[in-house]
Amino acid sequence: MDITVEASNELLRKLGYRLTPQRSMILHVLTEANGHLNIEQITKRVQQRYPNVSLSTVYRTLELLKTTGLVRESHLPGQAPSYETATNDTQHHHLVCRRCHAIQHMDETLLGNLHECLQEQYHFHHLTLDLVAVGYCNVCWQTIQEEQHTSQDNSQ
Amino acid sequence: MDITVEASNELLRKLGYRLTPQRSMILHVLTEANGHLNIEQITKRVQQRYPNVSLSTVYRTLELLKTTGLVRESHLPGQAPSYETATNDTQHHHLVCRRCHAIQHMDETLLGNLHECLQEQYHFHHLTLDLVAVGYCNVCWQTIQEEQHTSQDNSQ
DNA sequence: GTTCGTGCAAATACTTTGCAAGTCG
DNA sequence: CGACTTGCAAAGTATTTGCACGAAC
Repeated sequence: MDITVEASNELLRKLGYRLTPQRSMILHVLTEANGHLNIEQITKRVQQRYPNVSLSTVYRTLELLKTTGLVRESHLPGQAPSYETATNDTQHHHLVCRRCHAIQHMDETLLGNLHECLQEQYHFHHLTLDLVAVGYCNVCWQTIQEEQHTSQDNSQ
Repeated sequence: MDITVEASNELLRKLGYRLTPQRSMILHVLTEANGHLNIEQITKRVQQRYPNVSLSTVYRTLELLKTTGLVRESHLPGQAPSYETATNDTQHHHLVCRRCHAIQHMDETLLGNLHECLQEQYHFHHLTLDLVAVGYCNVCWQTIQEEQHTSQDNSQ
């Protein structure tokens, strides 16, 4: 897995950015986590190795990594923005319950060849997709139905 | 179009929430805008009619409308979070350039029957989808290619 | 009349910035 | 060495909260 960190390091340099321990460490943490981490989590993990890496560096680095396409950012309802490496081939897309905020990953294959279609049709390059489906999970849905009945009963 | 505001008003009440002028006005503004508005824009428009509606009310109301599913929130890179009514049948999904932040709407039909698949497969109700595709637009892509050549030239 | 919602101001959280000192290439 | 990065502290934004008053049902 460190191969990808090194590849990323290379890419950073190619793009004319310097390779600093902080940047490399942040990439490492994200790669290792293999999932979404928020700013706070990233900072904590980085500081275990380099205790005085500052929050602003984490912000600045994530900004940089976002614009180079090395990391992606996602916003799930009820959650702080989170980050993961763009190369992670783990599941990215989520269903979130509007009410209890339960999160479920979704089957990537449902998207079909959307990715390729978009690249071709709109001439965008290095696309990464982020799909968030918000709705009521089954449990909350039942609860809501019941509450509605209750309030109707009360009003009669 | 006010039909939808009234329908929303009804729904709010059914769910046991009170119907206040502020809430109704915010729904009205969102319905009329027929597109994404951020908190600041919403507040300004609401205040044209009711000058002393407070920012906190706008925050609180949007929170409420989100959890009832009447409005959806989206986060585009480089933009403040924005809101629109969930019933708007306008285009929701976006391609964003990682570099210049240009935004392009995408053809909904590319998604196929994803919506239905998700509802069936995961038993979620009242789903709304929010897809963000981030990549480099053609213009920025060319620019980046050139920059890379330049830096390679320099290093030789 | 009660309960819920609002406005205001203050508190909190989040993110960005200026600048001197340090580091990468 | 020179340009780019960082850490720190401070500034700037954004969002949330407590509470007394007012409004909806």
